[in-house]
Amino acid sequence: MHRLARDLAELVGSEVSATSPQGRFPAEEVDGQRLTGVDAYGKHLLAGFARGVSVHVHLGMRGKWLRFAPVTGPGLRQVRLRLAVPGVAWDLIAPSTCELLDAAGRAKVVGGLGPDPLRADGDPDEAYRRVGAPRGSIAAALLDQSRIAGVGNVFRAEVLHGMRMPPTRPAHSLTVEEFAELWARLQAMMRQAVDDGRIITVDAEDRLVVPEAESRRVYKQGLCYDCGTPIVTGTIDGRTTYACPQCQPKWTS
DNA sequence: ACTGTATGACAAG
DNA sequence: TTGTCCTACAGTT
Repeated sequence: MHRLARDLAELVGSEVSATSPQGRFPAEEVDGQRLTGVDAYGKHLLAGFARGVSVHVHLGMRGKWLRFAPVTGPGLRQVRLRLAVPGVAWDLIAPSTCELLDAAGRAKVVGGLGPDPLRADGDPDEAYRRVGAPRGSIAAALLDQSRIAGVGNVFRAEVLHGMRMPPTRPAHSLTVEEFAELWARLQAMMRQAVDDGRIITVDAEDRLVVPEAESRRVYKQGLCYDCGTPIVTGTIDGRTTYACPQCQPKWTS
């Protein structure tokens, strides 16, 4: 989402045409207004317009933005929102959320999120307090957006593997030092992903040509990238976890 | 043509 | 914990 915010920033400062070919978004409310900024907070995108209204987008698991330059035609029927300037169009497809928000609504979205490792204002001490709350596993805590914002199932699996920490490790058992390393690893991993435009955690000569199926060390892998041990999958709070039993041995207090 | 699954989040039970 | 959103794709029939 931070990568998208960066790319969508090419529209900032312009009077943007907004349409909803699909008809499920009141595009006329912002059509023709100047886009003042595009910001990412965790997995949320907020596009601010001149009159103080923001478009709030969450992609969920299926949403995507498609960029057309030059513009080859009107948006397809399933396009929820098209933001366009002469020569460039961005089409939003299948988002889980696309809504108009006033300043209060915007504050509510941002206020409901924990610190974001990719933001300058993301406070690791606050994240440690929230993630280390005395209940549940570190795996569950990492996906809780109100504790730390932006981490999804891929980053969770990959960062815990990098930490040599099993998903079942109690969140409250992490030391300050361990959390500091976790935060630093997340920052590095997520910044790299913003750079790459995708999540690649394996070593690669040419990051452009890494096949999707081989781009991670444990997530959706059969064997551990580091040691070759068969990856073990499980479920925590309804989400699949991936871990290497060799690299991430069971934690014993 | 059909089935199963998914980088997410929420409400209902 | 399950169902839902109701898209996309890989794998199977």
